[in-house]
Amino acid sequence: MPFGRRGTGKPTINDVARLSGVSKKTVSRVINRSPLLNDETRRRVLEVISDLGYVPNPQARALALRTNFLIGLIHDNPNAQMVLNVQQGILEALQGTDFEMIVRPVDRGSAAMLDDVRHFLERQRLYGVILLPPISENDALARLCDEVGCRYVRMGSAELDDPDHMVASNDREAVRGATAYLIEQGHRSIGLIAGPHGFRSATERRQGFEDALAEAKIKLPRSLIAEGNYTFASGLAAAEKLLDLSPRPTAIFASNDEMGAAVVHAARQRGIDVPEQLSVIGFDDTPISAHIWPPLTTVRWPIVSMARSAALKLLVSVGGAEAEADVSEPSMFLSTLVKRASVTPPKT
Amino acid sequence: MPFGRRGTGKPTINDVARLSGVSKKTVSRVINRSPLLNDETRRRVLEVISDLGYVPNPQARALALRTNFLIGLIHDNPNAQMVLNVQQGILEALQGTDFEMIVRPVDRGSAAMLDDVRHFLERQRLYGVILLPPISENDALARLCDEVGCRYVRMGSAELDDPDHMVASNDREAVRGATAYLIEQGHRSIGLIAGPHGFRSATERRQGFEDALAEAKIKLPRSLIAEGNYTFASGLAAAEKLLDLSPRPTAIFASNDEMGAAVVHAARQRGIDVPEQLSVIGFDDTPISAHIWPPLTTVRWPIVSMARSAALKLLVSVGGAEAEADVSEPSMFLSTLVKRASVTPPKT
DNA sequence: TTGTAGGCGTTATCAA
DNA sequence: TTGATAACGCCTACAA
Repeated sequence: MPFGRRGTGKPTINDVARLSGVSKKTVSRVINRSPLLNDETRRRVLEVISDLGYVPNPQARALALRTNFLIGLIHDNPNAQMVLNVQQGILEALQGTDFEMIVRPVDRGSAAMLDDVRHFLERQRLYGVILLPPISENDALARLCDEVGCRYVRMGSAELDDPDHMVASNDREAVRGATAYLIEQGHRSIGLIAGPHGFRSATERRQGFEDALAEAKIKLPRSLIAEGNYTFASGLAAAEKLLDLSPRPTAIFASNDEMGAAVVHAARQRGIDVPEQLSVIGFDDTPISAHIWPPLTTVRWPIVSMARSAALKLLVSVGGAEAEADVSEPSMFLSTLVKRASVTPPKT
Repeated sequence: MPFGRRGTGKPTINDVARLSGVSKKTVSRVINRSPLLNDETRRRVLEVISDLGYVPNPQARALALRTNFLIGLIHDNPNAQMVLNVQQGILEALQGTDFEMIVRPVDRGSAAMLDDVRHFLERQRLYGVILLPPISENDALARLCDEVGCRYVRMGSAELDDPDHMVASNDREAVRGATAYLIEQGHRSIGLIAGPHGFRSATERRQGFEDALAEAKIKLPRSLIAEGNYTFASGLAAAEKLLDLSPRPTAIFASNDEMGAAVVHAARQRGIDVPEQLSVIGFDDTPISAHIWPPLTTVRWPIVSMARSAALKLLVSVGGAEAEADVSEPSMFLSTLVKRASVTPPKT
């Protein structure tokens, strides 16, 4: 009779202990890979565990350890595709571990946001959380995680924190390169659709854009800068503003693909051919950039890898610990330019 | 001194019991809204709870109740936008409850899939799960949920289960309507890009398409049917096949927006104007349908509402129970045609 | 290297 | 209507 009570339940640590003739604690040590354990004992216990198909109960562990085996994803819905890519990366990292992913959208803007998150973290006792931009840029949020004793990793477009708590891309440099490419092609009048005020990514990308123009000694009239909020609709409005200019810019850099797609859309709407009469570059390399016509030149943001890395940073020190200490996860990722049909030299 | 031990911890049920001069069990009754409770006692306990800011510990509850306060989303990544919309719907339903959402992608195709899911459900002891298509169409999976005692709701394109375990849309009828619209416009040679073999949604949509043609007594040569797997790339290949036909169809119905966008893309690539020379209809009303040029006529699938409803079905009977018994969630949702610029009467 | 006793914070049983 | 006591399944101290 392998099980303690009713046949309904799955085997517990007690069953394992009894059948292998050791104490619960010893079984616990095996489960948690305690170093001080007789090899023979360990082997015997592992055998019983395998025979029984025993799996430790996560709820009980959570209660005893005061921490759940869950990784949280906290975000403020920056962009659908991005959230999904991040989830994919996290799940790849969690694959094969005991961890699961729990998703928690929050409302930046809401005054109660910090309290909500604190409440959430204190209640759920997550093992760690991953913070997505733009909310990851909020320092108070990071401090909050520290306060409640929850590991965290922030994702962002620039160095936001120390390497253990951050995974970033080099947006500024990437956009500088993309803009330089437009200049190389011969463009001199280049419009910018900036991201929303207050977003670090928006600032970084804008600075990269300005860096490139400054290097080429091209001056940038304010009229060539329009602001969007990373949505298609806002990109449309910004694009219309730029396309109404006279003379019209021969190229536009949009701070993300949604807005880049909107530029193409707006151009077509008023009979402006892309790329013959207007070159366009986006940012993110989301599916839409490859699916519209013409396919959009864009900056590939290695978001899936970043998310995977962020999750791995959280998990380091889980099983046995020191082994992976020196194989530390990178905290800086490079974005690269993806050249597609939406850019050509200007025709004038 | 409100707390039992170290100041580090949050108040527990013991603190509440002591301060309100009742037993733990009574406090527990208050928390769980037990009906047999003296009003005065309840009031006093609630007051202490509120004063202390006491919140029950979910880990302890999970252990004692043998069920977590988590709703799982199990999917096989049918489509990025869809997964995200579903998450949004679920989270809307969970808003303000004690429940959180946990996301679990699985690998249909993998022989170990069912075992994986069983393992997952048995370990995590979820309160309930929501199954997304196409994996929701797998009856063995539904039976599995029953076996391990986990509530479930399946989402799909047709009635897959009894109303308590299902939320469905009427794809067949919706596609019949969309196709009839093409016929009304004068189209007689209409191509179909079907969904992948073995998907219920693919079958339903195809049948709706055939229903409309049959009603109008238009016969459908096999050459006008191409099959894709709901991805942009597969849509491209299917579109090329149809556009190479001679005579070329004057309209194409694609079984989802990704493939519809691919039709537009392929047409542009070979200089075929949409909608002047080719009308296109998609399905889903995902963002891309509105963002490409021309905007795609499509079928709006109320996926967010469906997901919200699915989650609510799971939660029914949680707090107090009977109250909401008659306000039962709908299990059938209607899709509607969204007319945009990608359809015009044929020019010949 | 291993075991014993007790705790984690809640709910269930059953008697009062 | 309420309370004492024992689960739930695991882990930490401390002792051996």
